[in-house]
Amino acid sequence: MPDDVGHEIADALGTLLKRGTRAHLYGRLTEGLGEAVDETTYPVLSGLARTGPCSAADLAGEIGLDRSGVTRRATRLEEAGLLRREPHPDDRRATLLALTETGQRVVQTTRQRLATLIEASLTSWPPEEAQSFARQLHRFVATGPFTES
Amino acid sequence: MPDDVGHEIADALGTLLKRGTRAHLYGRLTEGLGEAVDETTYPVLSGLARTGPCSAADLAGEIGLDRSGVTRRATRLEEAGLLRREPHPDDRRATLLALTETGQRVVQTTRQRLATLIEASLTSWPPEEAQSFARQLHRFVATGPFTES
DNA sequence: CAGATTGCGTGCGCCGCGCACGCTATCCTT
DNA sequence: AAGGATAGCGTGCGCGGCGCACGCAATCTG
Repeated sequence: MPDDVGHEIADALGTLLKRGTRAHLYGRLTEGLGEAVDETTYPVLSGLARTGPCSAADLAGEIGLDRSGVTRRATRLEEAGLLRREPHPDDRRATLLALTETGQRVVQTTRQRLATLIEASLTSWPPEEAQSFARQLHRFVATGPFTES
Repeated sequence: MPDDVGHEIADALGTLLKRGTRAHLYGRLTEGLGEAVDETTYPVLSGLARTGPCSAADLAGEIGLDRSGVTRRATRLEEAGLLRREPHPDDRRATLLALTETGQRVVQTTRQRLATLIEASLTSWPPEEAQSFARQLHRFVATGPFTES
């Protein structure tokens, strides 16, 4: 492998992981979706859509946040009607966090917005090149030094 | 272009931009390089290496941070001997931030560490595939919805 | 049935960050 | 040439997010 491949990818990751890009991007995705949906509550919605109904502790591990933070954000989203707390059927201590219908629609909207943004920046790419790039990026992220612990 | 390309890239970006990955990665890169070098001061060093000697305000724009934050981090790095404040030759108001020899070595170390980490996760890739992926990633990041403003 | 454990919500303290002020040096206008 | 306007810098201050730890309720265990 050429020696500058690592450095070239490093540069790209540098601008990608640059401070503010996450807030900037998530801000665009959640724009106009209500007061409760912003760049801080978005990971809760998105993660909950991935995992399905689960406890706050599990969701905390999923999105890399403390359990207390998830609880607070979940409360905000619950008041906005995007998320529902339902008692665990078998354990009356536990409460499951689950998306409401509206919550699922919001997640779907943000996901579609992100996909549209991405595809918009790939319009000039040859289709099969975009396809292979998507697969390679997916694989790279999965096997890279990013999946912590 | 297939419809799921955007969604596949979106998933990858999700895990990449996940909260904590930056701190985790930068923490690994700066491990054992002294008290002053951590995931918060790393962008200052790295950005200063990119731009060359410049003012705190310019560097702030470069790394997406407020001018005051850059000043504080610069002070920490200056006390550690990694960074030097030198008066602007033409304007006696301005102070230029510049890396010292040690600072440049530290940046070089972290950059090499990152490149090594990346290349380590690409060992099983065919060389020309890694090469094309690097170029595509670079292009994607440059033209994507990440370069704010 | 009583102590230990687990899950949850919340009060508290810490720290990063942006805003705004004061100070000094430079520019501009007359 | 001189004084007001402006730019650059450092710093005090307040806000907000986040992790820790406590208290309470429910469950497990011997």
